[in-house]
Amino acid sequence: MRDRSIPEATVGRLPVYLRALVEMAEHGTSTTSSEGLAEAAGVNSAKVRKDLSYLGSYGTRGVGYDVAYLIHQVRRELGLTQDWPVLIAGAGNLGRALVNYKGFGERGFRIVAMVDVEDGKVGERIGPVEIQDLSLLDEIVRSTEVAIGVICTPAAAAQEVADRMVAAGIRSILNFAPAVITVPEQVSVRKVDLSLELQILAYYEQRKAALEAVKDGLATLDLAGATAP
Amino acid sequence: MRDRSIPEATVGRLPVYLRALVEMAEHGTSTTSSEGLAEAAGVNSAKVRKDLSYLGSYGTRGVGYDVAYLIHQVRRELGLTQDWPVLIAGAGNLGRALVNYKGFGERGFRIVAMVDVEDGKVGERIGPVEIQDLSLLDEIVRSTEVAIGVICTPAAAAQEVADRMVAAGIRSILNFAPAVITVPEQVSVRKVDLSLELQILAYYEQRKAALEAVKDGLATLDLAGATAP
DNA sequence: CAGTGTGAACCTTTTCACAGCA
DNA sequence: TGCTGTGAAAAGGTTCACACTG
Repeated sequence: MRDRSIPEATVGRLPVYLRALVEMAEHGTSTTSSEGLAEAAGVNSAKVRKDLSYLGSYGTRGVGYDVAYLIHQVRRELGLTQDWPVLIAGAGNLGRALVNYKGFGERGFRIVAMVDVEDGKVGERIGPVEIQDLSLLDEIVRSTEVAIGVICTPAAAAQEVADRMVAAGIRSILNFAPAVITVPEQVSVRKVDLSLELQILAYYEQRKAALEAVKDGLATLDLAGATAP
Repeated sequence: MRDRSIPEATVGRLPVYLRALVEMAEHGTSTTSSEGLAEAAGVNSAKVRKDLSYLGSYGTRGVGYDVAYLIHQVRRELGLTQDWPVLIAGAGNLGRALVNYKGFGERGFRIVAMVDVEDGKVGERIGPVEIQDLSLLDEIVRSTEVAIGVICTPAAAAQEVADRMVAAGIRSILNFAPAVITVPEQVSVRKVDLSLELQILAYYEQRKAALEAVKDGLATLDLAGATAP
């Protein structure tokens, strides 16, 4: 435990642990075991122990973990002891939903600005933020010290918006547009693709249906019907 | 290439390839190489070739892949040659945004129903669907043959809604609620957690900031400030 | 001869299993 | 005694590199 860099897979689970821990704290639980946390987070206990061991030795053998202390450590590690100003590009349905999403504010992500290109939208106020013109992005980023940009534009506009964000100095981008965006390597990008998730579900759903057909004797074993020569 | 089951990691990338291929087809490109597809999908070419090899040998050595044919094969493999009726539970901002999201319909996901518990919402019409009472879920699933359920409720309601979905026979769930839901193992669940993604970005953003501070000589090398005894 | 398909090497992640400590 | 922390083994995923073929 002396390498400061935590495996990606672990970083991806820390927010899940954090949520589970916060919930425990709210219910008055002050101590938990790797087993208990595992259950609450939907993983197994070995994973929890290994993941937490990357942060340090914050547990007590024979007892477990102090919930409040662990919350603090996970928060610190994730960089959630500070607020992060966020800018949203694209004021469509999704962009609007995100502005109103309570979960962001609760976790220290403050949406400080929203930009769009449509004249009809610019000037409109959504909750506490006013939609501004995309051309002001650079200036907004500088004056509000935005660290994270969220892209909620149509796919066709995503790359241009990303380029502008990068030019303005943003180094972390969350991309909801169904498009691959290319950025310099020092910029982090994460993508959330709504229909991609449905497509993955469709794959497994189809597979289950096919499997049942076989069990019921309604079909032979050539599952998806592929027929290579 | 004789095992019908495709690695999870590959299944997760097939929709990305599909989108890239469809875009190519729309631009009139009829053939592509693993290199070309890799660039469009934001991965490397070895991965593309290996992934596609799980579907079969659909390329031509020295030439590449026929775009139209490959689209067909990927669609078939993902189960997108049929339509999938989808039900959304929770008519908040996100649920409403999803109903109006064009990307679903384009890919064969038809939102056939929407349910909520709030009296004020039930009866309201959002686009083509009317919000119905949650208690009707069972009946709706049977009559419309919904295969995929999407949870857009607050975290506190997620498990109950998931239970109802499972009881009604749904075997694929996409969960947007920031909560871990537990289901029988034959049910597939995928989750999309909006603030989780931001938290992951915050981690890397913080890391970059810390790294720069060190480079600029503003701090010593103890990156995140952890101080184990 | 360009570009696929694929074994083999490599790296990451998960799981096991148990020594070690409160 | 009970539960953490962690090496070691196993599984899964990625990349390399090249034989093979249209």
